[in-house]
Amino acid sequence: MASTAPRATYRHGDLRQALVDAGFAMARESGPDAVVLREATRRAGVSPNAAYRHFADRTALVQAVSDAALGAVAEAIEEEWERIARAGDAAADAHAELEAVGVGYLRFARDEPGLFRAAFTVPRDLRSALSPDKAGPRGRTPFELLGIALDDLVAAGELPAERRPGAELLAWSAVHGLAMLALEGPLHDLDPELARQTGRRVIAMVDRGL
Amino acid sequence: MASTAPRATYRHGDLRQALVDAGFAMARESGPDAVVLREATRRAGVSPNAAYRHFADRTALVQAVSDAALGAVAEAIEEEWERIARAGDAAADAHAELEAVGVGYLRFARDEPGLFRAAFTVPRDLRSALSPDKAGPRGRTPFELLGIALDDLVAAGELPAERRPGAELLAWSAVHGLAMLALEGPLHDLDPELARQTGRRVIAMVDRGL
DNA sequence: TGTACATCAGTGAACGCGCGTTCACTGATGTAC
DNA sequence: TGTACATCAGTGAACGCGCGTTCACTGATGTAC
Repeated sequence: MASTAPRATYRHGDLRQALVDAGFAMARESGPDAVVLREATRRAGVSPNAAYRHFADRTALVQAVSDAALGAVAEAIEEEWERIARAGDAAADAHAELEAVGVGYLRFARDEPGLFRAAFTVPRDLRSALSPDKAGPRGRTPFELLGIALDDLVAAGELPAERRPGAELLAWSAVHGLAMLALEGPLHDLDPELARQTGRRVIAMVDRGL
Repeated sequence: MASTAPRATYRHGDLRQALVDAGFAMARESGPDAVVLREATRRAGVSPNAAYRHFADRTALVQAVSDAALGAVAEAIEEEWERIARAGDAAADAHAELEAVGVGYLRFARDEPGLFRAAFTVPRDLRSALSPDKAGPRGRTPFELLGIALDDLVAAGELPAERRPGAELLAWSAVHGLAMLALEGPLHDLDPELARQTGRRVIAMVDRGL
């Protein structure tokens, strides 16, 4: 039925993806504001207006780049998650899960500041942040992994069930705040080792304070 | 000795301040990126290049606006601080102080998102963020007030002394993260009442988790 | 199989835009004698 | 007190810049008969 299915490619091959890739590379270097539509078409070897076959305007391209960046965040967190040395102790494992999510998040913010800002600094609603197409290779969204960690804490008796609802936002805020302060805010020249240590302490604070 | 002191004004009166005021107004509406040098000179009734008598370039103007915005944050927090109903119980008072700092910070972020971003989104080092000229009318910096609250918690036996160093960064991160997520991030369409409630919970988490 | 036709991804040229910044200058004010 | 001079805050005109976006188009490909 290839004849009835929408064609995936035409002349260029897959210009849409090429433009997103180019925008992704630009965002990676300098954040979402550095995504320049004309430059993306240049990198794709195409005339400037060709972009308008695939995106209504520049902001639509930036949105697509932001989505891709969010996928990269998911990947970083999943990576950390898979690395957990599970001890068979439900409580310890749940704490390790929460920590892995926080560590992965902060690691990504440090290693890929441009993409981090592309992911979280471009306006989007919560629903879109949670939609499954932003998941990592294992198909789980950062928000979902955080939710699983919190559920496991409750199941292990480490977190009172009545505090569970909305706990994602609390944990997310703490870690996100450190990332932003250290990225473009007043802590941007914080000593790297101190920053890493502060990251651990923020995660510990969340773990204790939830 | 007015003759030897540096003149405060010349033709315009105080063009530097007028430009900062104009930039402040622009940042208030749409954040630091909306600070346009030419527009500032227009609002001051002066030719575009006149700005270069007072600022090396646009980023210097934006820095000055950011400083002013930081002062406005300080003012909002001091306001909340003065409102504390002190019970005479050292422990309760210290907790109330910490809460006041958090509430003031989040209130400012909600009420003045443009200025909030101008204050915290423009790169600056920590030292400059703490310098006394960014203080509120009572002469205290937000960071100082936060430090006092934490000191009082230690004095009241509510916070182990060994956890005191660097605790500012932990508290700051949590509250800042919520502000950023709700401002321009994935939570920007969070229900206002839910946002307020989440603010209270974040502050409570910090209080417990430190 | 061959031919006429419709589709639509990409072209080429041009637009207005407002910006930040530089140049050589002017002319009111303050100061020295 | 009067006059010559130095200062320097603000002027007026112009720059190059690269952007996002629109217009009327072309011509390779897929499809119908």
